[in-house]
Amino acid sequence: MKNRNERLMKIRRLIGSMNISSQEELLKLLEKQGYEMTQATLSRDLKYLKVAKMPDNSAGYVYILPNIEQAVEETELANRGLTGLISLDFAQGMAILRTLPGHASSIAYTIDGLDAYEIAGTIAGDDTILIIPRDGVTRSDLVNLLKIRMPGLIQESSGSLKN
Amino acid sequence: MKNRNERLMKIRRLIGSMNISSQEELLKLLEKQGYEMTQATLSRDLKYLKVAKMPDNSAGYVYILPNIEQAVEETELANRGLTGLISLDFAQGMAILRTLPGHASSIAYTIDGLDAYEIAGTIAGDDTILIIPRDGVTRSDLVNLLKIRMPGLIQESSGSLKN
DNA sequence: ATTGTAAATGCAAATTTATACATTATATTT
DNA sequence: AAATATAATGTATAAATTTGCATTTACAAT
Repeated sequence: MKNRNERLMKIRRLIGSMNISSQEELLKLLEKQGYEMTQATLSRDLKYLKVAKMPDNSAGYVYILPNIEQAVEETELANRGLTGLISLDFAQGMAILRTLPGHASSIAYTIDGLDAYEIAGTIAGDDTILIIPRDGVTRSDLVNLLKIRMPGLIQESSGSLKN
Repeated sequence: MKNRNERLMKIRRLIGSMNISSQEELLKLLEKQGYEMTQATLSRDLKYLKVAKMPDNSAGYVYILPNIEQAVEETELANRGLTGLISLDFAQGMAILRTLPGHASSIAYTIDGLDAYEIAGTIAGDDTILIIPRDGVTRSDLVNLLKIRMPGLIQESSGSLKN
């Protein structure tokens, strides 16, 4: 359609420039600008534009334009692949594993099952596992162990810092 | 309410870790985790958490957590969920918080909500929270962080505190 | 011009989400 | 403890949004 792109741009501008909280409301604005359409089409337009609806203190709910937040969220999600493991960090000489909600204890159980000397013990919360290495076991010892015994699980490590 | 904070935390984590595209779907996940509630309450929770629903290529629509507005919400977070804190101690380079029975997870949730670099992770039991600082973060770094970000939590930088 | 094809749209129904109101639980004050 | 105020929740319903299907429009290829 000839007008579609123009309409999509108009929708973006409207959403970007004011607080709009329902499709009906937006529809009326568009009508005033000379665009005739139904709410169903608007729903599809918003989907196409990836416009999100978000709770807002003042207005109840407002439409917001997509931005980097979304990309961040999605890549973050994409990284969470296997068996519920999300990330691996090291701090205080220990390893901290983040998992999907509820997955911590089962993964910790698997790790316990390795029966590795290097690991003195594990503690699992709901989505976090703490691995406590034996005294004298270094971080790289632990990484090596996990690399060998649980291939594919290691992708990331923490940065160091002083504050 | 007793379970509310914990539930909010669970909701946040579920949304952050997987693609959820309707409240019904989320509701079922929560039920599996032992939370009984109606869709109406969930709708209110999502509004409170400022969770947005956004079109997504793969899943149709997905809920996403607020990011930038979080700064605003952080203060909000910091101002709630602090009741029940009993003491703060340091050992083995880590902080150990004692709370009233059952309060650990909600307070840990608040701390997680700070999303502070200094904190590598937390693990909450029933009445104990372990805060694992990142390497290089000193005890006073941690105390300062908590003083600034969670005013009212810390009265004195040593040993226990009153509440 | 006619035919074929894909995109765009409307309509109506289904689905999903929000909320008014009543009730219950929790906290605060006296 | 009792009374009062606040906050949280469920129920039922309204409001808002999405979608299957049919129809129309735009456009390309005969």
